[in-house]
Amino acid sequence: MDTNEPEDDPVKEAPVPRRRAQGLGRDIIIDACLKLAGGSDADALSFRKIGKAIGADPTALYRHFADKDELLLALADRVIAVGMEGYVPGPRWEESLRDLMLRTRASFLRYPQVATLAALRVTRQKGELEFIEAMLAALELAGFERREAALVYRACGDFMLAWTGFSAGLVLLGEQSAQDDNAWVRSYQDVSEQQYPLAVSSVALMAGVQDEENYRFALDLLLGGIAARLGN
Amino acid sequence: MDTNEPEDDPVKEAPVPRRRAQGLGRDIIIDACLKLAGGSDADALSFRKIGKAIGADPTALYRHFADKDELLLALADRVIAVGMEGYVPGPRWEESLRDLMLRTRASFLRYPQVATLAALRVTRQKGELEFIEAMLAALELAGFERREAALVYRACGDFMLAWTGFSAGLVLLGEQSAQDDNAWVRSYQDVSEQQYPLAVSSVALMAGVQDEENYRFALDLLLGGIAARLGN
DNA sequence: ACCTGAACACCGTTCAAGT
DNA sequence: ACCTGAACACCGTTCAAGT
Repeated sequence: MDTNEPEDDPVKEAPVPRRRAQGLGRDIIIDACLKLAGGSDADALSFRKIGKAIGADPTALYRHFADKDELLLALADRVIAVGMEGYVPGPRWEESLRDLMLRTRASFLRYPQVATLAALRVTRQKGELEFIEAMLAALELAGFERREAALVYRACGDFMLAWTGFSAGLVLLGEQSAQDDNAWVRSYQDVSEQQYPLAVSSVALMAGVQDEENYRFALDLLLGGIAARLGN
Repeated sequence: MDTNEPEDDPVKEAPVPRRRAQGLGRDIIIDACLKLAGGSDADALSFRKIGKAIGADPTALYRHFADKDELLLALADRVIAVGMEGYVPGPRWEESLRDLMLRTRASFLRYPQVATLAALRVTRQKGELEFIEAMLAALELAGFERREAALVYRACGDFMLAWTGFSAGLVLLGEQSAQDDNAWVRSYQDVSEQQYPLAVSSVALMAGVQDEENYRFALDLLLGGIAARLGN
């Protein structure tokens, strides 16, 4: 618990803002980073660029975070926490699960640099705790007992995180290197139709699927599988 | 180019291996890269390290690949192709889908550096074509018509690729930065049980789930959802 | 106590030069 | 025709030095 940890000392040593006029602090840095992220610059979160953004030497960051990894975890947790704002569990567990797995993804995709770098990490902080608690509550409502709920949570959580990291990578790739759908279709014009009849005849259909609708489609399949599992 | 070979050869200008004694060529480079990948070195695939491995200057690679991206796509396609070796479609479509989504993942995870860097790319080459053709054949066998099959293919393919990239990232993170399960459990000892009762009481269960079983569990949920979709 | 700035060991990539 | 090696513009990180 690195965020707002309750201090043991009774007197509560004051923050001593003496040198805090232009001083930093974790939250100021996190705010600046999230302002930097979101653009199309794939490595907007380098220490040198962050340093420029906060008007301090890049290495000043080491005064507040042990290393880049710790900074990224803090960013990821804040992104999750922001995504949880305004969440209210509904009466139907499927809707709650779906809501949680869409809103957290959406929040990450607003900061794709954070998503690519930290989506595979467990932050073990406030935002993640709220997300987990809400997911488990929905699964309990669905009728899963504890062990089963833990399994399903892991499947859903990692499904969402993995796919979101994947999507963020696509966003940051951008137009680069002919990743676009047209290039996919075009490159299949030289492919032997005898050898790969299904692939060739379906390439336009496959390429036409956008990532966001694809995620929602897969998510609904997954939720359908969970519901089916409850059935028996 | 005068060679030692008989001249004026009218038929099929020979490959002329004159300067090919230590010469390179794409396949030699790809073989060397796959030998380099697989270890625990997260950036084993830097141009400098590849250059050392093939006994050539790092920049010699630019003679055979336009840039690193093109090299990675070639590597990824080879990894997919290797994964497809020995695949035979079975009579049951669910089993074929499952097989394809396990063997391709397994092949990628043998070369985690390739998986993290290229799992989100469409290679548009031989290995990927074989994979797509086999997947679509299984879905046709299941009874999906073309448009539906394309949708389900995209969901399954990206599910597998996204999660595999995620898993490869975990592998390369390794023991680093306390990503391990024990750290997760330990860090929850300070968490308020009143505020997050479900999360705290389930952390050991959640942390105990290994990535590979988690993937298989989610995969079965997904396949279950696909089967349910066919039902109506 | 906090920040600076040079330095270190790395990246991918370019380009004039070698043979 | 193919390869080399210095150079460029970047990384994250360390550490002695400033105030």
